[in-house]
Amino acid sequence: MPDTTTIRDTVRDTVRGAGRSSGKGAETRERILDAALESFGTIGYDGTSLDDLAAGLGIRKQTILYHYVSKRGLLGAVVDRSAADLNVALLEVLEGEATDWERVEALVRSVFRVALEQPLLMGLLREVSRPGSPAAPRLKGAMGPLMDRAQAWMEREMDAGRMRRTDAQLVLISAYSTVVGLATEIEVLRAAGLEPTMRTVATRRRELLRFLRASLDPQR
Amino acid sequence: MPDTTTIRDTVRDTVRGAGRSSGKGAETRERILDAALESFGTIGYDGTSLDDLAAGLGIRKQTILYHYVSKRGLLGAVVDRSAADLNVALLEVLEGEATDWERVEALVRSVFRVALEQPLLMGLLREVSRPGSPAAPRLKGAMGPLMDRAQAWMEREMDAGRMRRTDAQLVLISAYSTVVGLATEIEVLRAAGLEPTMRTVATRRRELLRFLRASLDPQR
DNA sequence: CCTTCTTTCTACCAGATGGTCAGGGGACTT
DNA sequence: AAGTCCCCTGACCATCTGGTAGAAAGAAGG
Repeated sequence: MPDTTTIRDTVRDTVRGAGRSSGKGAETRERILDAALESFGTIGYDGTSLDDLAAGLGIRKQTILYHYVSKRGLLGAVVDRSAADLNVALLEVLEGEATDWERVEALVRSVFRVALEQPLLMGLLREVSRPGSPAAPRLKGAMGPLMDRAQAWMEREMDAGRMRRTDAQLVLISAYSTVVGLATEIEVLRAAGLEPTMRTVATRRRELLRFLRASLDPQR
Repeated sequence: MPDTTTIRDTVRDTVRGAGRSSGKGAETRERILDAALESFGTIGYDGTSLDDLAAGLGIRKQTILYHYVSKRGLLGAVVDRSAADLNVALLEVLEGEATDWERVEALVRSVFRVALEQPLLMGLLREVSRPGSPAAPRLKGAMGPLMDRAQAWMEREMDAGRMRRTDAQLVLISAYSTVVGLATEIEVLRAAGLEPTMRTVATRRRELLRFLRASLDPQR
């Protein structure tokens, strides 16, 4: 599985009927993806059985296997779609007009917005960013290019003196794990019987921004 | 499974031969626990098969089931031992002479020390703090009293005006998820080909302390 | 030598899981 | 009406799973 493989291409490997997006099956495929995201993100990949997944959809397991060739293929498709969602949100910012620190702040806000709107996505990230996860390489393939791009941009900013010189990759990983940690936090909150509020998320975001500012802002 | 059940008691329920700690089996039990902690903490509970676990130890699966009655019993024993490790580290501080903010700082340092020495333990926490995990109630039973104690202490400090008045439980959960997030971060670092250094961990610790200070310190 | 207890193993099982295969029905084309 | 393609399903299967039953091996003690 070469690193140069694009997202679309890998999707085509595991999704029967990619290329045509119309037809009756398209809706089914989406419904399967939704349910799979929910299941993978909560009870995990290993904990998800295709039979249960299908039953929840009023469908037979074979239908799932028809659209996504195997269970791993399904996971791959879920990861790809989720990564694509993130990519859209991030590219919007990256192609915006914000510069320097403003852009960093916009990126963080963008990611947190996605995390709030799709908490399941964070659960999936957590599940999948585990070493030995069947989708770890897949995630790397889907998110890697974006990470590389962000890192390259940061290093350019550093060269231009608009950012403090630090290890860009380290900062990125730190930010990434903070966001993923949100999933844990939200779930722990729920387990403790508290409904997560905007406040807890905002607190985390403020913390992350402070950390980034301390790491990157050239003045202090 | 009543909340008042002590850790020792629940261990006795699931471990054959508790009470005698000598004998040939004691070493085997420990080896099994070590391997199980590693496996649960990395590939997860569902992803762990007793056969593989046993094979890795040069042992038959039935030997595991002899010592720990069931797979869940094994998980319970792992969680209990890990929680006990954490408890020891924390009680040391709680019974120390540090007061007020110093005590908070000492607690954080203590937890991070454990996290560094036993990164697998963090992986287990992450795995187990997932909703629907078979060990979620077990974890709650093992860690809950400590959390309650910490919360009660914080509220006493608040009443005495030595701590700023905030939602103690929320602060605790935030701190907890930060520590657990360390596991994610360390693993992502490894996945990126970087060996986690003291520096990354120290950065996180500093962040957490700053957050706690901002939340709790009465002056500012 | 016999008994008892602990520890480990061989043999086996019922259930669940991911996956294969062949077929059926509907819609659209020719 | 016949062929074709897409979508879905029932029947089936190999494998793996956690778990049970029973026995062998060794140590300890009488």
